[in-house]
Amino acid sequence: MTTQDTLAHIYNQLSKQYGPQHWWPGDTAFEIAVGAILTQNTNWTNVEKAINNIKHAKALDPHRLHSITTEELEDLIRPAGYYRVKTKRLKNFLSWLIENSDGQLENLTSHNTFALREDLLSINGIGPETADSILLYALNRPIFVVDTYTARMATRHGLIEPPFDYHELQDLFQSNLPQDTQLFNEYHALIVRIGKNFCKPKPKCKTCPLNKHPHVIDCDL
DNA sequence: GACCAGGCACATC
DNA sequence: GATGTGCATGGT
Repeated sequence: MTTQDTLAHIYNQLSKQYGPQHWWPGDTAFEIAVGAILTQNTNWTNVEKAINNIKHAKALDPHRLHSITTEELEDLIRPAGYYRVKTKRLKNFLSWLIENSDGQLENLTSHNTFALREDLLSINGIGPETADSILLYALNRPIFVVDTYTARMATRHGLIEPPFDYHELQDLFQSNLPQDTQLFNEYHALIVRIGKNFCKPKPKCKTCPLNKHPHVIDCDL
């Protein structure tokens, strides 16, 4: 089975079993971008609390969020954890957004995807996964988002041999799948969905060889 | 009470 | 260049 076939097979199986994931949860591009920063190494339910706090404060707006004090913002996003660093990261992003597009992500639609990616990566606190999440889910660019679950899945299916870095893994997916924004959207969402259940070794799972290399498709504990 | 969750930057060697 | 560490809350 070629890499292309394997990636297509995994996607088809996951899609059949779990259906559309309706990602990203969020009503606007701006909300998605804020969520992308807040969810760094953090459970989404905690992020939801933080976003709800921002909404209730009527501050889910680039200029409003930029203008509130550090202490106020820290207080609003506290449930998402790492609230001090994330406040700095949000402020950095907001400064960039206001500087580059008057606070409107929609104003960036004419920008080249890779230039935009480099721009996002230049912001302190925006790394590859956060930048790619914004590009894919807020700006609808055909960029594959890679995370720790993706790394586990790809390794355990023998699709890539460690050590590898973010971009090697990303290239694996982007080179072996159609460059389709909606496909990339669903695929990453499905990997995150399944990652919670299957990607960690489960002691009781008989299907996992040596309980060390559970497969996404086969292991259904 | 330990462990985990949709990373990232920075210090140190 | 590789490896280690701080950041923090809330659910299981």
